[in-house]
Amino acid sequence: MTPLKTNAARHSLSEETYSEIRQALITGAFQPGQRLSEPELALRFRTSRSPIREALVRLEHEGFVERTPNARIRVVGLDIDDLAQLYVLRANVEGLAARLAAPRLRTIDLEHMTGTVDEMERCVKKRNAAGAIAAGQDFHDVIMRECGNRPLVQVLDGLRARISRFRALVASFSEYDPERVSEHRRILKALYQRKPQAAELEMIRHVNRSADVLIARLRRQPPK
Amino acid sequence: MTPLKTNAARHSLSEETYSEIRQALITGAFQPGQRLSEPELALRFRTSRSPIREALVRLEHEGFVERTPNARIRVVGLDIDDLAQLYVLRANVEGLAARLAAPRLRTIDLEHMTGTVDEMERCVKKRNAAGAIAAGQDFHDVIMRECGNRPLVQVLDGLRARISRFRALVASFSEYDPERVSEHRRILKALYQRKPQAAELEMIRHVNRSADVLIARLRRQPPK
DNA sequence: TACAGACAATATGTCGACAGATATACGAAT
DNA sequence: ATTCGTATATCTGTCGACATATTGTCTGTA
Repeated sequence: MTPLKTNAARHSLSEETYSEIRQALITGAFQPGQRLSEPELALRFRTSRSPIREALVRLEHEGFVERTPNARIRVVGLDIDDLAQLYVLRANVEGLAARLAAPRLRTIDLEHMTGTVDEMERCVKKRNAAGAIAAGQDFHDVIMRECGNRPLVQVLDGLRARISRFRALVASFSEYDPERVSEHRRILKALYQRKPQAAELEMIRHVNRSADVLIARLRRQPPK
Repeated sequence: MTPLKTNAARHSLSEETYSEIRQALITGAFQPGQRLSEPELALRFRTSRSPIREALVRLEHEGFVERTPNARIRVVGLDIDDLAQLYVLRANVEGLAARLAAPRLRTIDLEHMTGTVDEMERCVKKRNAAGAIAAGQDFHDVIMRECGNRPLVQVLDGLRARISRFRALVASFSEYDPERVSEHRRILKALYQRKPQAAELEMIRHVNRSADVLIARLRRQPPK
């Protein structure tokens, strides 16, 4: 047997395999609809079934995998209607996050966000989709983190992760659209002016636009 | 050993113990801050640690229990600031639920909801707090179920459950306040008129009022 | 060739066991 | 009596084992 990792490791095997499987689900390494088996996963991640099992319980709860009528595990399929529902909820919740963050964001946060928007603009000009996406996530991360509402963070984080799975389906991405950049600027402007209502409104609009673009894109190029 | 329950049971031991522990947490049978140990729970629920473990993983994710720095399990404490955060998020999300449900509710749903409000009014007159609370939950259940957004249902259900734990702290309850009844009537009116915006607004107001009342009550009679 | 049924392979749910780590209890020394 | 150090008890994380259920395959027959 392997030298038995000590359980004092800050992150247990459970945690690690959870993160890794989650990442594989988000990036699409595990395909939608794919069957997963515990022994197989245990083999792949060099553990026994116990940590795998706990990871799967969490992932099921988060909506990444589901159990078939006969208890088998399957990667949740990517249905466009589900995506629409996720976005409806996200728009509302992230709008709230922006409203809550407006009076709380420090100057350093706002400056950092300005940087992300500038970076995004540069990436768009250079047709660097990956960079634009990363900058956009950074922008949204700041608002989420600084909204000061822990339950909200947990919910929003889960929603964004689930939506990311759909993004992974389309290779070249809509973030090319310069319109996304101006939307970020409008949100940022409202935050600078400490106008919670305006920030919320602009955020809702922005998320809804992103939803429209991604959904339209997926309808043109249906999942598989 | 016991006759080993077949795993064809529609609900596994994991599911059952999960539900039971969750209920115990909501009702306060397991006190806030209390330490829980897996062997102890296994004994109490007549299982091995495996089902207990899976139940705890889920409950941790839902914010009912937490792990101390040294991996021990503890029932999450009831902090009023946390309650306020939960309510802020709930108001927004349940407002959205009302907006989404407005065009979808069938006549039978609306009639049922009218019944719950009438029942609530009767209970208030008779000082029957438990009945009033049950009727109120029924009312909110309908809106949640019929909003047609699955991720929202999951989120809202979790938020309501977590908030219920705080309610369990105060014996005689604010649902006595006839104002709660009129708020429900206003929401219902907006739904009857198929006015999503109005339904959302009234719902948000209602949830915020409920929050104010419960929080004020808890501040007067601080948790333990 | 198509189909039905038996058999083998494999999956999940649950259990007990063990190692390492932490908390607790207890006794000794001041 | 109090405090410190050690021994004990208990907990968590992980593993392999087993019973039951399901799936897939292979063979025999129409």
